Amino acid sequence: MNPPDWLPATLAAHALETRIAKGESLFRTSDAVARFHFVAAGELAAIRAMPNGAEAVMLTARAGEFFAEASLFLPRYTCDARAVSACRIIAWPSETFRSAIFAEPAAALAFSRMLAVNLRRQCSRVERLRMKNADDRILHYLACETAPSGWVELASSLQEWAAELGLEPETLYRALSRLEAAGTLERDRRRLRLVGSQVASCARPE
Amino acid sequence: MNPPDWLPATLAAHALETRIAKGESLFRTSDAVARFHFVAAGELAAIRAMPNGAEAVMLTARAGEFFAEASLFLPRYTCDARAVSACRIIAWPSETFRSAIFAEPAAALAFSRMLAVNLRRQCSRVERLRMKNADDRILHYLACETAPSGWVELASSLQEWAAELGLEPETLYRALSRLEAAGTLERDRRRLRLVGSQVASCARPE
DNA sequence: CGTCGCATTGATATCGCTCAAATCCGGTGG
DNA sequence: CCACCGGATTTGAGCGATATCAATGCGACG
Repeated sequence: MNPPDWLPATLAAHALETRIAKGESLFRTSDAVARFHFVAAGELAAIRAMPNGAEAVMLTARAGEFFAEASLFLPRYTCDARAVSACRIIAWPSETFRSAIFAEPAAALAFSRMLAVNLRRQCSRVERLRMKNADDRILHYLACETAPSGWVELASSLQEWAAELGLEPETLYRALSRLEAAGTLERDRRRLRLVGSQVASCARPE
Repeated sequence: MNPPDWLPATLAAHALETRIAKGESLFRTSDAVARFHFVAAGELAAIRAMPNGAEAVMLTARAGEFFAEASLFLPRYTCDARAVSACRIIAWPSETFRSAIFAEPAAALAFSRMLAVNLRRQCSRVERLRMKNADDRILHYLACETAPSGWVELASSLQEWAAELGLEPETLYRALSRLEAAGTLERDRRRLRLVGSQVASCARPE
């Protein structure tokens, strides 16, 4: 997975490639921010140590995503970066990347657009995960992801979808059969469709 | 709550103020995007209608936030904007706002920084809401929000904090007393502190 | 003083998690 | 082509955590 094509051409000369093994760290809390990172392969997590010794995952980036965009605007890291799986990382010196991006309005706009689109996605996830029951989360996901055709084609396994929804796989399987039996949705393999004229189960009466 | 001071001065002349009552709509799905909005007061939600007639909240913006940043880059709205509470909205013509922001590198940078910071916050929320039990969500929140002093000062009521955590207020009250009794945290009113050297309850063994 | 909203505690129901077992499915090698 | 294997999917049973309903205390405010 390569960096987006809207990056200023001048950046290519400054790109640095790194590979890190699963569990290894790319940087640690309080390190000065030296580079801006793109995850070309694998999955990278930002992990914060808590006063009581526990660890909390702050965010993760998967292949094709920038990692910790906010670090581009901060002097020091406030968490560790650790590989969830073996990673291939492409990095640029932070200041070089920032200057290059904001010197070229088209690139600045594309970068902002990417941030805005990611932000919208995360907002939807938050709203979805706030819902307390499995059915509502499923219906919310379908509402967000349904193509104009009316169908949703799952890119991954049901297992991974369950993780995305904050559910255990068994819970998802059961909820899907229940919704199908109730006539709320139709399913064929990994294709799903909400059936119209059903009673709203996810509505907020207020 | 006023728009950020890093907005290009030229935008002030184009600002339009609107007030809408609770439940009223600012725009609707498939409307052409004409303006970019800032919530000066109140709370505004983006709501998507689902094929089955139910509604799903996609995102919300509160006083002091821009609303639906991604709309700045899209031709049409894909959801309705509805006031959760009475709102005062400041808006600029989309194209005017976009040109002004990206014509001035400092403003483009500030805008991107804001998006990146918001994105990081939402990522943390997602990770937190993915956790299955109340204690872990509370500890995760404290890990994210603890000031250098070691204390967290809650800005709002416990009720609102419960909503932020995706819990019912009663659950939060109970979990807090439990954690306090266990010596994991100290609490005084709305000031909270994690106590060190406690057994990790939120750790991911893996 | 009365009211209202927040905080707290109790009792109960419900839903999702967990452990377990069976089945399905795609890929592999004989 | 078929037997076999590992992972995903499905279904079952039971438990535990959270939501829900209810009652009370408490503090701010008019």
